[in-house]
Amino acid sequence: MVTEPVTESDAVAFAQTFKALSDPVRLRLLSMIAARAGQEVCVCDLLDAFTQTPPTISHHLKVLRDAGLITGERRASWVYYRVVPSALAALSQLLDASAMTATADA
Amino acid sequence: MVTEPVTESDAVAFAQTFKALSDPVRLRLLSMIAARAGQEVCVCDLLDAFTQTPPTISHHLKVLRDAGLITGERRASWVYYRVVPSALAALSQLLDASAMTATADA
DNA sequence: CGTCGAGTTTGACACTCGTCGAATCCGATG
DNA sequence: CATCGGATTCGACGAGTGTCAAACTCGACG
Repeated sequence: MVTEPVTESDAVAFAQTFKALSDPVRLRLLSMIAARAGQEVCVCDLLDAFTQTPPTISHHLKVLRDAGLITGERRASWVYYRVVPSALAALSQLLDASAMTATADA
Repeated sequence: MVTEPVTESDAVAFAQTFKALSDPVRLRLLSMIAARAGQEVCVCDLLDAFTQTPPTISHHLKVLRDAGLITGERRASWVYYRVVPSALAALSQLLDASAMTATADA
């Protein structure tokens, strides 16, 4: 069992990704996109679930995109989004490893 | 396989916790505390690893405490911190479930 | 009981972030 | 090519955040 204290540069990278998840709107957006497994989701479908205006939703989608958590593709008049499973898995593993290490005896 | 779109109130709660992880200093603090499995860590041990001043580190520890990610206990002149594994595990499971759901076929 | 050291709280400041309205871009369709 | 609708970008404003210096709290120790 390795007791890894996370390097400073890794911390910066992970923190940026977690920051993308630190907003309720973004968390719900990601969840809604993830919930449609193979299907793709267009922005117009997402808008209905929020009170925020289109520019705000678009801003949040951009934050998620810049964080590498989702990808967007334009087809015809609509933009479709998908999640990047590996990105979520990486975060999950970091938290799980920390939880395990902390639980283990000295 | 349940395709869960996460309720709005859950999103608020999770977002608050992720916000606590959205700073490199806090991420390293948590990691350093988690790395000392059974042992407890006093603030004086943590301070050496950072350029930030004691008030700043103390502030970050409070954020992690308020988020329920760590607990602190004062003994004699020193305060010792421990992580709360279940809190980390909950976040890990959320991300893992989303990654799995997104990977699964429609 | 006075002092010292570990840690936290307070107050202030620069900076970032979420939000919206207005303007813009980009395909499609007439 | 003019127009329309979906989506994004721009500009601005109020709220929140990270940081530090200074002041404070709490045990311990002489």
